[in-house]
Parts: sequence; C-alpha cells; structure tokens
Amino acid sequence: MRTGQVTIKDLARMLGVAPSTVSRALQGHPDISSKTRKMVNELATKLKYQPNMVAQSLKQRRSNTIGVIIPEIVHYFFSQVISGIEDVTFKAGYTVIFCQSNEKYDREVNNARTLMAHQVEGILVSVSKETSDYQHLSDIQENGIPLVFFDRVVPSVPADQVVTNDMEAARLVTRHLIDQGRKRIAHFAAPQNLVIGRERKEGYLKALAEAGIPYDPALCTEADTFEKGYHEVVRLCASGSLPDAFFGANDLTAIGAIKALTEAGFRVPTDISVAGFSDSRFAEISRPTLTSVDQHGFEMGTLATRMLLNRINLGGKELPYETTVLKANLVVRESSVTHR
Amino acid sequence: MRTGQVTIKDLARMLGVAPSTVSRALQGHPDISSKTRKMVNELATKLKYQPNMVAQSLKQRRSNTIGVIIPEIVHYFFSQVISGIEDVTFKAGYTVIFCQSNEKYDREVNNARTLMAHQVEGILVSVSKETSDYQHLSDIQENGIPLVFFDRVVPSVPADQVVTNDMEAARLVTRHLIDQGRKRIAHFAAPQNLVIGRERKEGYLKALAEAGIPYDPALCTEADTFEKGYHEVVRLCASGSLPDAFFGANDLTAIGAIKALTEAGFRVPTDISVAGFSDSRFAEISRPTLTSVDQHGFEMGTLATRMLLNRINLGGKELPYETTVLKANLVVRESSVTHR
DNA sequence: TTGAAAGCGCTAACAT
DNA sequence: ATGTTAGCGCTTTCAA
Repeated sequence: MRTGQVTIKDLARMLGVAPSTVSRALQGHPDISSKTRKMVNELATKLKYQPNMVAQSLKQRRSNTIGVIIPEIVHYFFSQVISGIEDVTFKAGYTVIFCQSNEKYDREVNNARTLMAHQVEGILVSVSKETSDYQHLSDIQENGIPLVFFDRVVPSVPADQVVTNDMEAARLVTRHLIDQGRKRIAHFAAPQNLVIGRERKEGYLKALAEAGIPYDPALCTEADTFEKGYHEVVRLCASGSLPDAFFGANDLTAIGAIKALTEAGFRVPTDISVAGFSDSRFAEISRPTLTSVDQHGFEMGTLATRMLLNRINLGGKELPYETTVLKANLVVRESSVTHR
Repeated sequence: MRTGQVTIKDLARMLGVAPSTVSRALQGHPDISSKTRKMVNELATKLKYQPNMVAQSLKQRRSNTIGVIIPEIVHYFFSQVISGIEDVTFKAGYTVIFCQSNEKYDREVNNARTLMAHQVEGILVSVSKETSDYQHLSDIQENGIPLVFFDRVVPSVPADQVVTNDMEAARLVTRHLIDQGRKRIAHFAAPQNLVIGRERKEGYLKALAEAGIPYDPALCTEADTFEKGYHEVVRLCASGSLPDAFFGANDLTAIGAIKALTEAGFRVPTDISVAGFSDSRFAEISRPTLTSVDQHGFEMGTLATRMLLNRINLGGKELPYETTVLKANLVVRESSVTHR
C-alpha cells in the first residue's frame, strides 16, 4: 500500500465536506444531492482516486475475494478450470488469489492457511496427489469459510463438489476398446488415493466384467505421466507379453505409451489400440490422434465458482451440500479404431 | 471476512493482558517475557488463531500481495510462467492475485484497476493482443506501483522487463530452414502490434537477407492459432503455389499447418519443412515432432517475479530499469530436417 | 516487561 | 442533505 495515494479524506478536505459525504457520493447514495455527487465524482476522476479495497474489506468484513488451491497449473485441464474460475469471478466482481500446491501436502496446508489469513470468502480446492490427511480442509469449514471441491474431491470432507462421471466415462472408454475386439486391455491408473484414480479404475473393471473378460492385475499399474506411460510400455515390451490395448488415466500417459509402442515397431491402432482420458488439445495433436474423453474443464471451473458464490451469498445459512456431475463424453479418434 | 473469527483482542481478554502484548508475543518481540510468549502462543494454537492479513495490510500499508495480468492462461507457455511466478511468491511469503485479460483491452484496463484497488505492491503484465493504448499501465506506475513486463512488453512504457531474444531465435529458426535447402519459406506471424510479433518477423527477414533470399510478402501472413495455421495452408494449397517451408510464430500454428499439409498429401519434412516457436509439450508430441525454440517459461516467471520483488523492496528508490533477455534455444526435431 | 491510545481508510448508525 | 462518531483488527509509539 503505497503512500501518497488519494483517499476519501483527501477528497473531503479539498471539497470542504465530510468524508462520509464523499463515501456516500461515490456509492451513489440517494441522500446525496446530485450537485454534490457530481462535484465529488469529478474530483475523484480528476485525481484518479482508487478505493482502498483493503480498508473496505476490513470495514465490511467481506473481502470480495476467493481462493483457489490447485495441484499444478501446467496441465491443460487445470488451466482450463482456472480460466473458467477467472471468468465467473471477474463477472461477479470478485478477485481470486491463486495458490499451487505443486502436488505437495505441506504446501497445500500452507496454502489453506494463507488463504484464510487473507480473509477469502470461499475456497475452491482440488487436492494434491500426496494429500491423505484432510484436517486443513476441515479447518477451513470450521472457520465458516465455504469450500467447494472440483475434480479431485475428498469424500470424507462433506462439501459442495463438481466432478466428472469418471467411473462411467472410464467404463465407456474400456467398453469402446473391447468393441474394437481387444481382449488384453492394460490400464495405466492415476494414484489410487485420489478418488478419480479409483473411479477410473472401477469403470475399467466394470467394463471388463460386463464383457466377461477376467481381470489380470498384471495389466494394471499406476502411471500418470508421459514419462511413466512411456517407460511402462518399454518395460512391458521387454517382459515379452504385451497387451493389445492401453487405457491411460490421462492423455499424456497414453501418448507416452504410443511413443514407446511406435518406437518398438508396433502400429497404433493396427496392432495395439490406445485411449486416454481428459481430452486435452494433446489428443487432437497426437499422431495418431488420441481417443479420449472430454472433461469440460472450463465448465467445471465456472460451475464450481458459481456454487461457491451461491454458498457465500447464503451467508452461513445451512443448505445440503450438492454434487454436480459433469458428463465426460467419449471422443473416438484414430488411436483406438481397428475396423470400420 | 466471517464473524466469530478469533482475534488478538479475544486472546488478550482471555489471558488478561493487553492486545498489544499479544501482538508482540505473536511476532516474537524480544521485550516479551518467554513466559507470556509461551502462554500466548499456546492459546493461539489451541484456538487456531489466524492473523487477519487484511487488517495487518491496512495498518502496515503493505499487502504482501502482487498482481498478475496475463492474456490467456490456457497456453502452455503462460501456464509455465504463472507456475514460476507462483513458486517465487510462495517462497517469499507473498500472495498473488490473478487476472486474465482474455486478450481484451477493456478487460486489461479493468484488471489494472482491480489490482490497484486491492493494494497490490507490484504488478506483472503481459499485454493483450488488442492493447494499443497504454495509459492504464502508466497509471499503475504513476501510482507508485512497480511494474514488470514479461514476454509481451510495451517499449513506450519504461519498466523492468523479461523477454525472449525473439529476433535472434527467429533468425536461427529461419536460418535452420535455409540450411535444409529451403528457399521459399513462409512465415505465419504473430500480431504485428505486439513487439514479439515484430521481432520474430524481423528475425525471419534478417535470415532471408543474410542468405540472399528475396523477401516475398505473399509468403508472410498473420496467423497465430492452430486454426489459422490450418486454414492458411488450405488457402495456399488452393492457390497452387505452396512454399517449401513454414515458420510459425508459435507451435500450435505450425502444428495446424502440418495437419493441413498432411491432409493435402504432402509429407513433412520430406516435401515441406515446418518449424514453430516457443517449445511447448506440443512440439514433442506432434508427429512429426516439431522443430521449435525453447522459451523457458517457468524461468521467465521466476525472473520477472524476482525483479518485481527487488523493485518493491527498493521502496520507491529510483534505479534504472532493467531488461533481462532469456535465450530461447533452437530445438531441432523431425519436422524440418531434410538430410542427415 | 507490559499497557493505553492512536490510527491505517473506509462505512454506517445516529445525529442535525 | 450532510456531519459526527465509532470501529473493523492490527501495530506501534509513548508512557508506566
């Protein structure tokens, strides 16, 4: 807060009126004569008066600010979500304080504290891969601050949430691979301490079961990065018994797998089908283009933010928590299709 | 700012001491007896006391907050920069308010106002494609708020800045294409009202000149998205006279071009070479992999933030503005190489 | 070593 | 229609 900034007091002094008059004039309060209002506004514009939101926040006991805790922004999906969040907050006249947990529990705890200290009116969270203790999140709620989870939720902490129908979407992807005639379908799973990891695996298992294909645990490993997808396939190639399809818990993993397969001389999809999850631009750009699932990140951001703002406007009035489920739709592209 | 939050006053009352004593104890002030300090800290922890940064900011006249104005977060490069920004601010105990201009001038002006109103201590800006009036940025400085530009700078507004050596990097890319035996090299340029757009084109022209290749204006058009790259190539195909190489002002444009070329039956790089700019993950994932230039977004974010924090810590003391130039290095991949 | 008091910039109830 | 006053939560000078 730099010094020399024009304040309401300054305007008041210069105009020979009371600070409260200036305050009211600036807010367009009906009591103020249009003459005074005009005078005040003109001077304010002339001197480029900027209201001090910090002071206003302190006085009003509302900061018009919300906080966001996100694992890593450098993911197309998360950047889409943020974009959606920013869009809604901007239009609602709210400001967003942005924190990145970097997939670290300690940092997430720290982030939560920072946001509370800054008096945010609500917090949007997608938990880190490391997080398995949720006290910091409960603390937020116990402080009376609304919390909305998106994507990576925590069932043991009751709150509003926006999620993808991960299980069903994963089932559809797997089912699609089965429809392509694939029998030995591998799954590169997201961390199983995350709900999304478990749900996607569930969907995969369900599709197998429905098709009467026995589940082979050797075909399901945790791998959720480009590098891991790549190396896992390299490992499998060495081991000799390759599956005939891969379902990656995200697009980059699947693309890493394609890379390794191609380098090993296999043709995708002719020899092996591959599908990803969470349709990013990567899916369109990859060659072959990648069959995946569109997660509607931007929409998730806007929805979560709207839920949060609604909850804030309730002012603590109890209302049952809601869960919004966004349907991720299967997008079939080249990487999986064996016949036509 | 919710009610019922534990304040210093509450702690003071409960302990039968003065608020000032609690404040000092909490800060570890040496005057306070270790007995009192212990007592205060224990109660604070027990009651989960959270300092109110808003009140503190008002009192101290410093918010420990900086603002960021970015065109669109949904770009790998920008998301990397933000990640770098977040990393430094987090470690420095600062908080970041995040604004997205969405490439709109009006929104950018609005963002600047919001950030000032929130008493940020400094602002990091990368201007929108639309911006051609810079008063809102000068206003920031006139208010005594340090400003640091990154990537998309504004030369007419003197300030610290972090940029890529765009011209030289573009020259290297073009030169590389020439070295591949290409003679008719097209350039898909970024908007020419942006410095980066002009610099990259300059570098392209320079390389042509150095190689004695005459510049054909018909080969240089503005196209800076996947879609535009795609359609521009479609248009050129229809027109009959295709160049033998494409240099896109960013990776997605180049990849759009590759897509159109491939669909039209051309082989990249055998028939036509393609190169992009601003190495994103797309470059590795594209098929063929894309020759590009690594822009070091994360580093740009950390550097810009450090410059800003330094400037803030100067407390208004005048010091000449600095420009840090990050070297983007050429990364040759498949899309351009014709011989070996 | 601790307390009392003032004030950061703003708003709002209560005067007038 | 406008002014007076108090106070949001915190820090800090000055006094004790």
